[in-house]
Amino acid sequence: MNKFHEIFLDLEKKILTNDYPPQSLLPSENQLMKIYGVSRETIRKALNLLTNAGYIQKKQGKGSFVLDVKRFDFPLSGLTSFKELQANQHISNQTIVTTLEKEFVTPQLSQVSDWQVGEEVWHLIRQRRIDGEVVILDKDYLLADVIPELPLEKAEDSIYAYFEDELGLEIAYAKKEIEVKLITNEIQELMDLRPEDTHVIVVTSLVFLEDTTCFEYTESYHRLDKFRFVEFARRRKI
Amino acid sequence: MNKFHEIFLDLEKKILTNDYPPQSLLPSENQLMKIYGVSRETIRKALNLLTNAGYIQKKQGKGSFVLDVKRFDFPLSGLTSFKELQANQHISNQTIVTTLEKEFVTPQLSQVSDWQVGEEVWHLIRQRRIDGEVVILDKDYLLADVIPELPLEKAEDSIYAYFEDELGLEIAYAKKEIEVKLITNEIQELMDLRPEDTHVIVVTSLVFLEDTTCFEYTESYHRLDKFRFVEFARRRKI
DNA sequence: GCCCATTTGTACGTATGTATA
DNA sequence: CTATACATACGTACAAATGGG
Repeated sequence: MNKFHEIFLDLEKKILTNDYPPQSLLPSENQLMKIYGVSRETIRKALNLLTNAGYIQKKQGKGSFVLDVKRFDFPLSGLTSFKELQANQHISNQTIVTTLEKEFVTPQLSQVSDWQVGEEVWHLIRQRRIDGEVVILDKDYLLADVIPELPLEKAEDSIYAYFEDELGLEIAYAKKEIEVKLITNEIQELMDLRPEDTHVIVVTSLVFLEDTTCFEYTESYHRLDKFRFVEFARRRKI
Repeated sequence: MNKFHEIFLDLEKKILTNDYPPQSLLPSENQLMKIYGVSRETIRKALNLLTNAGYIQKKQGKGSFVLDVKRFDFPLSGLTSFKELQANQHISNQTIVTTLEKEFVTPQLSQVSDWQVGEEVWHLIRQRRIDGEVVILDKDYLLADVIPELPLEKAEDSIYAYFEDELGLEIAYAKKEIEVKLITNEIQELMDLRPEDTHVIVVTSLVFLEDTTCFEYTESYHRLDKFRFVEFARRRKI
């Protein structure tokens, strides 16, 4: 691994274990150079990662303040998937695959995904049970050209771990959209909704590889009372 | 302004005006060095800004691909405020201030904001009319220690422009949370809700300055049918 | 399969500017 | 005013991926 990434992970660990507690200052860039035996640029790259992740706030002439990261415990932002989410939380949960089949791209799907009509895609529907209730429903379409095989046991686990670790895909970025929509019959049947539920949250995602090909289109349906989205955002200077 | 930031703005403009159309490659870093007469590090900093903003995708050995930015037309992410949002859109809209007064921090507010009970804050409530209907309601609390004066005409315009351009505040980052909540009587009275509306989206934000002081706590209420949140997210490597 | 030019990624060194205390 | 700390900028070198011959 890179030096700057290793230093990032080390500093992250020390912040999380309170070796560098909130409100304190990290060692200066000069001191960190000596501590890790690297150049200043390498230190600054590591500090940039910490800054973007919301761990520190730098101030010219003063130093790098450690931010309070405990109040920010649910990082859905930054392309984290459901399975990775669970690892951080302590929720009893279960994934049930209700559909896993190859289909052809329809005109409707082509419009939202930019895939050619007739291309082969995997169609995957998964119920996400949390504490016994289906409160999330994930509908995925995956380009078969990129994902030739999609075994059931992988679909029940994390498809992202399968794509990255076993298929060697490099997932680069995603475009996400959050909206509220009326419940359809299909959703009604597949989710454990309450009588008073008339709407669901829909998180639509297009996910792209490093070569800018879109390989995944997802609609993730969330019951209103179970949805929460937390984001750390830096002010982009205009 | 910085060189790398100016180069970023110039490249951004050229991407938006299709001088560098989607799917094409930017000039190589070496070529850009010659074009702008700067060092490679400066070019790379500008390209990093483009990468983070979702304009390009770099690939080692190949170059920097221009991404299709048109399909991504509503950048609410990254701490953009309502007023800045409007500028990009072509929506008839209006802001009505219904409350603007100094108060003291209550224990409830203290819990969510980390402000001391009894500190002075501005309490600001604004109705956001879009096409004549109040579909967004913003409840702001602003630390009076940081914002000594808050004139009505500034509150009706963009408070962020007032803070940054006139007060010289440096807004650094924010923690945001999106949830769905039941409608309260207060919300019912201040928003133009439909008979079938039982819930609203609540976007809660804590906004921080460069010195890590929290100066703003906001609850933004959105009518379900008018809410949309779009995000560009890069995969953070684990 | 291999070499080679091109392109981006990482890393180091140095110098100067600017903000803070 | 000075020492310290971060910000910007330039230069250099080598590694790694890509694509053409």
